[in-house]
Amino acid sequence: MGRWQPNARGRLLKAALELAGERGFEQTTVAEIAERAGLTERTFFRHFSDKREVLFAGADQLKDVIVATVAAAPDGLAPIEVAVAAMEAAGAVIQEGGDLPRQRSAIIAASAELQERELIKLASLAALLADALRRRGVDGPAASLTAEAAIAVFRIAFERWVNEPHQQELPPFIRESMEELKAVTAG
Amino acid sequence: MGRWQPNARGRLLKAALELAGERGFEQTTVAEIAERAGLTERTFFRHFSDKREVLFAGADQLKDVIVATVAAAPDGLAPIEVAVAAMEAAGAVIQEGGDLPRQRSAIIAASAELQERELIKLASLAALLADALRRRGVDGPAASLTAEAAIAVFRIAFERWVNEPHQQELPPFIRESMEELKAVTAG
DNA sequence: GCCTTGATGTCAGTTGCTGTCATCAGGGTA
DNA sequence: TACCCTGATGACAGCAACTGACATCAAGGC
Repeated sequence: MGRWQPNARGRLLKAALELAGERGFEQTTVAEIAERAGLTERTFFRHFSDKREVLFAGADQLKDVIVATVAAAPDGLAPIEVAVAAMEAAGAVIQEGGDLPRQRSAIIAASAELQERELIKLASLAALLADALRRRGVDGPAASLTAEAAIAVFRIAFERWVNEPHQQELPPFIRESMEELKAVTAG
Repeated sequence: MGRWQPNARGRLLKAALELAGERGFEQTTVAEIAERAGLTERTFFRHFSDKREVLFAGADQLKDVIVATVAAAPDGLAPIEVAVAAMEAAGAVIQEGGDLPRQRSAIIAASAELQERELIKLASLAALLADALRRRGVDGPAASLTAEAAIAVFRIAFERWVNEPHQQELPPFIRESMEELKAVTAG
């Protein structure tokens, strides 16, 4: 057995979710999170670059899914369809998290600074998606617009899904929002 | 003549722009900004709720323009057209700032924390725009999607405009990006 | 001439975050 | 067995963002 308890990151995440859920993220200090995890503040910052990052630990996984989905899309599929397929794939991964996405979402919705972090994470996903589309030969500005539109669709679909009382599938919400965007931009 | 020099806010903004332009926003302390403006750190925080806000002081003006443009749009105009008209009106206001928008944009582009703040400001504009559309009878989710799409169009148009060497008009960039979004979502 | 008001200064304190050095179990090597 | 070496952690000092509480003092009204 090691000198330290295993899974320090996971314990820090668990402690952060608990405390932020109980009294709010901004009313929770890093020292408190670390203490509940049986660690020190300094160790928290060795695992997460700043206080907010603890709630965005799994974001790298989404990047991989998006890139892989775009790369695997059949040639000739319209860029917007490729992009929305990537969002559906990301949505499928997210809903595998069980209660965690909804729990995280509630905590983020209650904190302005966490919303800022969420937005920049989504913006970086949009940039990633735009790059992936350009690699398929999509024109620069069109790739950016397609990616931003797809992320907007995802955002609104996720928000609707989170507020659904029952455990439903996320991808259909994305598909539905996409159709709605098409209808709206055709007007 | 008053006890204090006039226009404390303006002096703080000027000092912040100068220092952030010289050595970067994060390498500039609030105490330094205040000192250059002939004030103290505490007074800075009386004028701006946090360090970053000094660069987003004029945002309220955009809100008014957006709301007014939506309210003044003729009945029967398609929601997406109303939204893009609001973006064009906002763009017209922005370009009245002369060099300032480009200067601000360069500083923001060099700082991750400022980008976060910019994104949440744009998100709040999107929410505002969506509300204004709902007041015209647009369906809830459709209003959100329309607003998000319009903001995405604005973002990309602004980015393209900023990188243009010559002083050109901003609204045509918005119109052009809108047409491109329509083309892309029709695919 | 007094009093209220509002913008500012002063100062102490909390919290996020960083740099630096110490600690100590496990694993490899002589 | 004895010796390092590594990697995760702790301890501690320090900076900068922000806040609360109280003091100051010119301007303007009474």
